[in-house]
Amino acid sequence: MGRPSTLEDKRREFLPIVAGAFAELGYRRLTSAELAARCGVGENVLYRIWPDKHAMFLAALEWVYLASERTWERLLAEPGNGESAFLRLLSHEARHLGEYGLHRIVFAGLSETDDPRIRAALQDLYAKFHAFVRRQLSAHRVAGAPGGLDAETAAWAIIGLGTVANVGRELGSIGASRRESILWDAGRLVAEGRIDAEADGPPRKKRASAEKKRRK
Amino acid sequence: MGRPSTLEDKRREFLPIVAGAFAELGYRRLTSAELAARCGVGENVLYRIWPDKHAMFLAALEWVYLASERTWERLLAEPGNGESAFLRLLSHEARHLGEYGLHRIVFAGLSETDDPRIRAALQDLYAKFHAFVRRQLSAHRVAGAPGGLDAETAAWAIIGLGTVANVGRELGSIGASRRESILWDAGRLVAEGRIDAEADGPPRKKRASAEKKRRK
DNA sequence: ACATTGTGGAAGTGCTTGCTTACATTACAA
DNA sequence: TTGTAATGTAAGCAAGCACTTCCACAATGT
Repeated sequence: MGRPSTLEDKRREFLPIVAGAFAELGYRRLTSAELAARCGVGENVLYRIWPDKHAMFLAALEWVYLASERTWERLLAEPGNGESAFLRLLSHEARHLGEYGLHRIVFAGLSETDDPRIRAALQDLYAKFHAFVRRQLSAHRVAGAPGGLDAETAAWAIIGLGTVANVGRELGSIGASRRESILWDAGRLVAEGRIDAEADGPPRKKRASAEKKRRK
Repeated sequence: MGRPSTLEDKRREFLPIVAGAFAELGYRRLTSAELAARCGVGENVLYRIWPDKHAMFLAALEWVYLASERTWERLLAEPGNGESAFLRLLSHEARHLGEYGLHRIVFAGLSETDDPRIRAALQDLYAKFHAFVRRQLSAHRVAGAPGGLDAETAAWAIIGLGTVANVGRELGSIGASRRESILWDAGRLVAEGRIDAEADGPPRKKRASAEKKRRK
């Protein structure tokens, strides 16, 4: 009886928009009016889907992490022509950094760490992120790579490298080639525990013509 | 003629309070009323010193960086018993991380990057921070250390290590010993380009009793 | 004394913002 | 058709905010 609810459809439809908006503006600066406008509906519609703004942010946080992870998983599933999955991931991130705005949302959240829900969500996100990196790192090492640092530490260190690279890009303080060096050179060093003199750059895709990527 | 102004004195008196408040609450959550209360004056007094809230934040940003730098300079001036200044700095940071809330203010600022003044201030801050680390790193290397990564990259990488360590501490996701490992083990690896098997921890001050530090 | 200039407290102002309400409309089941 | 429940629009509300104004008072120079 009555009209069937479409809220679940809308939630799925709006999530990427919501996540993008939070990533772009941060928590405080994104108003519910602006968010509703971006979704093309009235504010009350959003409030029918989520109880309050915090919930919208949490949903965005979760979504953006899952989106990133999905990208990585897809990347790892690709046929790795000789290279370890870990190195492929590293070289990918060295070039396409933070496509989904993960770090931006995280930074926004870090200014709201007094809210226990947001705090818990961030802890969870970092735990999953760290576990993911660590898992890839271990697999990489088992596959024959040396490995100097203890894996737990190395995984955190690699997350740190990604973070500076993102901040540096955001501020325009670190150029593309430098970012690549930070992720690839320092990343391999941290992962493998030594400098590999022979290879001096992340392996490019076949044709170097794929340079012009979408940069919004 | 008239009463002599004490605004400059007040500015100096309030700066640490202002910086601490921004570090604790972030930009948006710190209201002018709260800030005035912490300084023990009315809001209008603050607005006589700085034209608006942005200016207060910028002043805090600058102050907190200078305070950090002063600490480091003092540390470097200490008699280095054999150890390079760089390693002393690293081991110090491995234990007393972000005492002045530098990273917290930076994160708060990163959510306001649309404001050109704040953006410029952050760029400047990072540039100075990076230059400082790089300078210490170069001095360390000249002093006989090997050095694998190019210094520019290594300096950014070290800043990245400090950043994760701070975030991890903030969220309670990374314990003290792990943070130490991230800064000291990974830090040395990045700085020197190889694992040093013999030393497996930052040199402690004489007595290990100095463990119980103020943790607010 | 007196004019002048700075000081601190409290109340006020206009705007923004998260969130709600009211309502006319639409899509379904019976 | 008819009853029911979900929908989109627009307006509204109370709280919070950055920032200002007002004013009695306290230091100074002459």
